[in-house]
Amino acid sequence: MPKSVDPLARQEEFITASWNVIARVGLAAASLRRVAAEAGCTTGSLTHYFSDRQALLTATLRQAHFAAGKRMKTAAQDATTDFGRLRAVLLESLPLDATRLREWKVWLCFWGAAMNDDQLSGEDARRYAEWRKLLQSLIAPLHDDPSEETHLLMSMIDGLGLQLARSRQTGSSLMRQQKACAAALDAYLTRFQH
Amino acid sequence: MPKSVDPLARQEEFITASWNVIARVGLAAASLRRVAAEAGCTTGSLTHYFSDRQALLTATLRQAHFAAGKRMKTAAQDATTDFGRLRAVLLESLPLDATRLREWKVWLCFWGAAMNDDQLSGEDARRYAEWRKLLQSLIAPLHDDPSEETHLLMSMIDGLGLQLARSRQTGSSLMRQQKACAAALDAYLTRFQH
DNA sequence: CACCAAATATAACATTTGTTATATAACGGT
DNA sequence: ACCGTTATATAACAAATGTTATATTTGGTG
Repeated sequence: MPKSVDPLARQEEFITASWNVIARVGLAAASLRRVAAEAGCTTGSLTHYFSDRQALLTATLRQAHFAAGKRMKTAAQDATTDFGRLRAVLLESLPLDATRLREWKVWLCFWGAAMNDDQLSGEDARRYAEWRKLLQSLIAPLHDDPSEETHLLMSMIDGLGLQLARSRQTGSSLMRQQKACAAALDAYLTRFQH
Repeated sequence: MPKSVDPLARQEEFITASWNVIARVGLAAASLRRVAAEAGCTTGSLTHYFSDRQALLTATLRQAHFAAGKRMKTAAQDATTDFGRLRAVLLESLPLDATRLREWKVWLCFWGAAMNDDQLSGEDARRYAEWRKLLQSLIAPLHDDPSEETHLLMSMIDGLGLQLARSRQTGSSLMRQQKACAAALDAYLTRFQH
């Protein structure tokens, strides 16, 4: 009887449209009209699947977190040794290519917005706890006091990623900076192994 | 002939008003009207001292950077040993009390906005370079390869500060987290000394 | 084919915003 | 006491936005 559309797939279309708009013009300028235009339709369709702008943005952040989490887990599976697993996940988490750099930049926008939005802040906190859990499970077989090591390592990753996300470099000098961050991580990990 | 007002002092009034508004309602909601109201006047006066909203925000960020930089330098002066100087500056840079936590949260808002604003991004980059220079000068007497150590240490500070800024904890559990960050820094510094 | 519900489009509305222009008030010098 | 300049207030405007309500299209089903 009704028109046949997969609502979940349609939602995901809008979510990726939202993601692309945010990456291009920022979170503040990501209006419903712009997102709808990016998705190739009007706001009528958009509001049919998301009650609010906030609902759309929260869903966008959640989806990004989900995708990143999945990537982390596959990165962990590909490695063989305990240390290799940890290193693979850490390298996967850094913004070492264009896609992940874009991802970090969008996250940075969301973090700023989360300062005054309980929904975004909650979504962020949930993701942060998951990320810590994963990391701690990878560190556990390598260290006696995994709790503090996880704390330090997470901070290091956040700091390195933040530096790249905030960087204004482009092209080859950006690539150099990315390589320097990967090298810095390895330097830290060397020290990490005692 | 004219009315006697110190323009620079007046600008600073608006800047602190802007700062307070951003801290309270976020950068996106920091409209000219709200800032003017916070300063106890109307937009007419505000636009008399700042041509644009962008000019106001950029000045606000610059002023915050300047104040933080000054704080760092006085923190450095109070210490006696090389290591003590470094440690004092690092501790001063972390959001270990309410004021600095608020500062970090506002910075986080600005970083998000800087993703799509060249002026803010430029101001941010300038401040970042200064901060690196200061840190490197403090590390130089302590380490053979100050460049990489500075890189790692800056990332660690950014990561620790970011964690506290994003935290939703309040009251005593926030204080615990702040103490944990200070302790983590010391743990890192211990390892840092070889 | 005709019908009906879901999907989409269109339109309207009240707010808010940055910006600009204009009017008023305040104060120092003559 | 008056005048001119600066500071501040008021007002107006167009643009954009989130939200809501109302058409209109679409496609499967009886």
